[in-house]
Amino acid sequence: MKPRTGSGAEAVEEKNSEACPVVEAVEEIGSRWRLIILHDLQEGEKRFNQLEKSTGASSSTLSRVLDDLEELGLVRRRVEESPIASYYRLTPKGEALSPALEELADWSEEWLEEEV
Amino acid sequence: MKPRTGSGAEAVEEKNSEACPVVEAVEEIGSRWRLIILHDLQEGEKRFNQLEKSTGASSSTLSRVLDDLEELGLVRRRVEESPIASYYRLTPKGEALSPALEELADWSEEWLEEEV
DNA sequence: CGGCATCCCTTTTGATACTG
DNA sequence: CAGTATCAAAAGGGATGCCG
Repeated sequence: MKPRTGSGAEAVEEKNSEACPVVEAVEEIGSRWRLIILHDLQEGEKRFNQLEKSTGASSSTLSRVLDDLEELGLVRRRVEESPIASYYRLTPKGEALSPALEELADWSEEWLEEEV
Repeated sequence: MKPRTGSGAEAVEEKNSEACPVVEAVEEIGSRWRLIILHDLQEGEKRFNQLEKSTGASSSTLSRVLDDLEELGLVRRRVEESPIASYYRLTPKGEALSPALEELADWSEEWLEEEV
């Protein structure tokens, strides 16, 4: 979504967007760590290194993804001063993904774990 | 799923797999075209070039993704002889994703389209 | 502890061209 | 029509190191 390097690959996203809402959703949250972190935060507010441990993401990845998620309005950062610390939690928009993630979890349990 | 030569991502995958079904789901279907094609096929059986048009994927991409999806047991190919043609449709496993995709669509409509 | 920068590898996608 | 092959590029991700 965001080119880390300077050059431009702008404006080529219009074609599918109109027809299919799923496509738009996929554009926003359709990557391994985005989904995983989003899912992890459904449990509630967490700190940076809590996420590092619970998700297994590297700090650089976590940093980038959290940044993206914040920009997309899915996650919100809160900085505490007294015991200096950062907290991340879902916005309503992020929380609203819960049903979708649950469905995904259900599907996974039915088709990937127990070979029912 | 696929061999990662070189860097060590193996341990991470194991770690998350146990704890989180969502992660496993993401591993299987978590890419733009996988999701899009899966969603497109929820409508029913389609032909190669129908998919090309409706999804906007290039033929090479479509070919590869369809191939992957077939290997994963999410999609099934059927070749017709009389009017020579190939048809793709979802397997039960693929159809079972429908609720998840719908939830995703709902979310998208609520949070991405109408800026309520 | 939280997090950015850099470098580099892998995966995914695309463009293009070429077959049965 | 349905694909495959190739080549190239974008995006995702990880390792490491540095910094407040």
